[in-house]
Amino acid sequence: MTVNDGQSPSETAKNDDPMAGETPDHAARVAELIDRLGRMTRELQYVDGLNPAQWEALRYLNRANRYSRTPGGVADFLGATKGTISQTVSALESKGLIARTPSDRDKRVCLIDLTAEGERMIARDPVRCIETIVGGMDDRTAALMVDGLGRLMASLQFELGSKPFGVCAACCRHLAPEAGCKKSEAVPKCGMTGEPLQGDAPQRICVNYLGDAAE
Amino acid sequence: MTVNDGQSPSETAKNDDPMAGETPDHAARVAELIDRLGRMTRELQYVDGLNPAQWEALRYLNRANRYSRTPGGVADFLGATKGTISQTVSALESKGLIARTPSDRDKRVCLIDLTAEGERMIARDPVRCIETIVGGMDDRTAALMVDGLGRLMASLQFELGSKPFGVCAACCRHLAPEAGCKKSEAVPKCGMTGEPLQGDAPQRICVNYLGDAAE
DNA sequence: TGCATAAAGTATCGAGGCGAAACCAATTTG
DNA sequence: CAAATTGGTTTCGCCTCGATACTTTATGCA
Repeated sequence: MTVNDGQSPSETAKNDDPMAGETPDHAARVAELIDRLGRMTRELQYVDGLNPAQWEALRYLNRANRYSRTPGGVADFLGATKGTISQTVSALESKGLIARTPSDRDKRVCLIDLTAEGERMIARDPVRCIETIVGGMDDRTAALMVDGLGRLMASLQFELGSKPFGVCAACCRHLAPEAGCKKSEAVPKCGMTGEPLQGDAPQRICVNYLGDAAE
Repeated sequence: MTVNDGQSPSETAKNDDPMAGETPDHAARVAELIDRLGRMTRELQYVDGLNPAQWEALRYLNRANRYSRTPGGVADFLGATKGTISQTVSALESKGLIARTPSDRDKRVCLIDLTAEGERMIARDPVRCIETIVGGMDDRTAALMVDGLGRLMASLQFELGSKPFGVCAACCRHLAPEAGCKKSEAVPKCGMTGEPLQGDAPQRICVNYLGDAAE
């Protein structure tokens, strides 16, 4: 069957690759899987009249502490520009999923809250299906995945340049004026990336580890 | 690099935390990480004048067997429409990264090959950085990640509906006329998702397990 | 054989996302 | 108190992508 006569250049290219043995090459596999999963996850989120960016913003707003629920917070978190986020937020508002209220502390900022409708929407979050799938796996595997993916994300954030969506940093920065923590002082990295919350002050709670502390 | 080197991420973060007792909920964590990693990976791919879709197409074309390197194959793989892919392919061609040649077997289809330029480009694939990061992890973790992510993807493909980017199926379908394998006969799932190639006929080689078999 | 239908690709159109830049208002800094 | 910063919004234009229509070639059915 001749599938392989006159073979493709990719084959030859692979041969001089030192890692190209029979080994599955987990690293490459993970990279590819991440890539494809990202695509699928993205596609998954075109539902209920929202787009991926809107879902992600909504998700963030649902989990961020009150001082982080601002357009700027979303922008930092999503790594998008303020202008773009302004549109996203407007879209969510016009759909009745969130409500903007001007802050009385700083009249420039506006605080965002999910409406009841928004809560209902987030309850149907399409990425929830990933959760249930993973929930079906044995706990050890899941834990290892959290660990590995977390480290991957931390590295990637670092790689992506000086402004690595600094979620936690941004949150703490926002929280700072009220909580009395200095802007200048170093702030623990995002708990989601696997880094521990070094300062233990609960006031410093940040979106990513908000889940496990009371605000 | 980052500070996260030797430490156990999941547990240490919530020592004095009242809510810490409740399970870390790995599933939710994984879902969130996948989501965010997808976003970052996407962002990562706006480089060298290509966009994510173009990178993914190029990546596919670099790994697909000769019968799968067609616009339709790319469309199936990426889960996009033919029209969209036609544009993507045109873009890649105009950049000199691929070459289209009409098939003499079926004059409707056109075969696609990477040019030397394309090979050079793919060598600088930005998602390669994920590979190197994961390469730095211990092998057991990496293996578990491959396993977990692979299963996740398999489930997700199933979830996404009847036409789950059926990469492998599509490949085999394309390969079929030449290889003499029936369209009707059940085809082993994609090797990338962790499912083994059950029929061992090398003719059935498909993009996703092309890497670990001799073609 | 011939006609109908399906399939591969392409071209065109329009909606929508997103970044850039200009802009406004409020706050901080010197 | 002016100057510089910062949070947010608006406008503009590029670009991606799906939908649709169309062309060409294959296939299937009488």
